[in-house]
Amino acid sequence: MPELPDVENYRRYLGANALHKSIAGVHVGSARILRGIAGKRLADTLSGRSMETTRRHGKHLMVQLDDGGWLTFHFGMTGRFRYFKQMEDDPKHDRLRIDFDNGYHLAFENQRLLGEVGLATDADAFVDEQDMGPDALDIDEATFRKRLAGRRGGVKTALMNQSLAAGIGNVYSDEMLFQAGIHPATPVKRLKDADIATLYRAMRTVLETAIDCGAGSDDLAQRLPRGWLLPRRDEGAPCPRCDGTIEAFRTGGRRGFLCPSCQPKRK
DNA sequence: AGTACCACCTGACGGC
DNA sequence: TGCCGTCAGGTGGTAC
Repeated sequence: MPELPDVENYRRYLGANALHKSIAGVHVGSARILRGIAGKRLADTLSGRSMETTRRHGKHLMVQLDDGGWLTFHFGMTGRFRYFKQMEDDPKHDRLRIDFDNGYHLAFENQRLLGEVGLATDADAFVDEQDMGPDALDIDEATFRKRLAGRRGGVKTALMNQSLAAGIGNVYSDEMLFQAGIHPATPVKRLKDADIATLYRAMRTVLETAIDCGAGSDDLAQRLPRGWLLPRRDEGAPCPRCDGTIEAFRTGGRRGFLCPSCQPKRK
């Protein structure tokens, strides 16, 4: 799940449930997700501390501790948080569990183990190290336009490039291009000024709407407005906006979807 | 600076 | 029921 809208909602979830609470201890369910740190050191660093503020950049979530340090999360292709009290509610793929003095727990779920948890001393420096561009919800249109300029590949690939703008992945790039009526393979250099304006607006609308509709929860598809591709991302599905049929395509090993009549190829 | 392809993992699904 | 190939919303390395 975790593209920008999902991670934003995870950030809010953590913020609403797990801040300002003294940490009693940490349980590492799988050391594989630890990023350059031993489980013992992570536990020592967190024990007795509390989490105070949150910050997100692209698909990365950073949580500042009361000693000023930062705990960093990346979800990979699967994952979310779960705040719970009874250990019987501990999710199956809990890879890192933070236990609070109040008897509650925060689980970092990460089924496929492609996520990462780490420590950082400075959030800005951490963002720089990841080679990320501006957050996709922070970027203004002029900057977006400037960062697209001179790129050689297709527009979907560009949108998913985290160093151009951070936070957009396979699913939401499809959605933005669908709503903008732009074919995913369109070379960036063939986009007209008006196309980029349309795409920029679609990018913002898609991200903001997905957040508002609860991206990261299982019933997102039911809550989205009509006319979204996301619930119809399936080969042969009816296009939510016309009489067309959704087609699948492949680029860079990823499968994407489009409506050939809403998103005609450019000449 | 692009692309394709593989790898990292677990698990769900369809075909047989 | 079970085995097998394929695929999944991310990213990084390699080779071209």
